[in-house]
Amino acid sequence: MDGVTKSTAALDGVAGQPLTLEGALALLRQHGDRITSSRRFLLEAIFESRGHSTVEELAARVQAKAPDVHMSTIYRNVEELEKLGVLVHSHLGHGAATYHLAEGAHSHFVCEECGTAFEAPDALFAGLSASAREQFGFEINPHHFAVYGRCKDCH
Amino acid sequence: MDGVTKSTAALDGVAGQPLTLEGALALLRQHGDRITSSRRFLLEAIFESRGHSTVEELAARVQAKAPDVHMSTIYRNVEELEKLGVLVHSHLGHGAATYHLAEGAHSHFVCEECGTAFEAPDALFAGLSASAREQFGFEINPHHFAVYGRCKDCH
DNA sequence: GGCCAGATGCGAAGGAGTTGCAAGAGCGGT
DNA sequence: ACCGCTCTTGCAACTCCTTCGCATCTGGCC
Repeated sequence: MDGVTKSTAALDGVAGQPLTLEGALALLRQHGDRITSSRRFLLEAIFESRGHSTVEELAARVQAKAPDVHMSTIYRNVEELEKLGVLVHSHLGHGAATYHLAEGAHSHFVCEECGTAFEAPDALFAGLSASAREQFGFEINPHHFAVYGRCKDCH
Repeated sequence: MDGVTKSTAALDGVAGQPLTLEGALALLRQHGDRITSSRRFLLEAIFESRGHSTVEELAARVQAKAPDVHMSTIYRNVEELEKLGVLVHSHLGHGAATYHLAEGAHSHFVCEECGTAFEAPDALFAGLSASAREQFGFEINPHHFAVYGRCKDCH
């Protein structure tokens, strides 16, 4: 559906540099989207909290500065930012999705016992990735859904 | 119904041999649970439809025979059957969970574009499984959540 | 047949996310 | 500085999947 798979290319006019708040705003502008204060606050919230945040957490941060920003606005904006390639979300379990900057994308292991989530190096998925591709023509995206299991403390 | 080639006593389910409807009923009884008609119908539905079924699909089958069986009863019973080790459920995406017999447990690939889900041989996960264990003491369970990606038709 | 814990039907509640709509606000043009 | 077009927002209502509370019913042991 998107011919814009390399959507971040534009901001990398500064060539491969980490995305900044200004860069994200530029991306929005350049895409014909408007720079509203909700968007600015949302981006601030995201850049402040490098790591995973649920929509609820982001909303809390945004609302600390602009109490009237509604959840649905946050939802609509994370969606937009995801289309632009600024954010990605992943599902760590049964609860709400978590969002983080696209450039820090990574996989997760989640313990089905204690719920602890931790990052899993992409390298671990190389083998699975290769055989899925060879045997099924299936290109795995290990980031979107976490891999469940039991952590060393919950055996 | 597939050939019950082996001579099977009623309690087979206990030992991890192919589970029959009777075996499942025996398991229930033996666990102090009562054999109600909803449970019987539910088990019939599950054994009839070898494969994945959502709670809704199971409910439809059950209700074809006993219209008054309520969704909440199905939910409570799949939960019970899962505790007994008869069923497992997995999440194939954002929608409802799917249930199937525990003994046929397997992993899934789900295309994030077209939604198609297909079974993934456990062998593909051997490498990931080993390195997760070695490097993190994490024992993956690839069955519970599907692995997302793009199928060969959606590249 | 009777008793009682366990199971059921029903509706209501819950969490997460989406949507329709009218009012509000960027921003390019003048 | 001002217009106006269009994109955004706030809000409430709604969806989907699942769980709960509770009064009623019933399976299975005596």
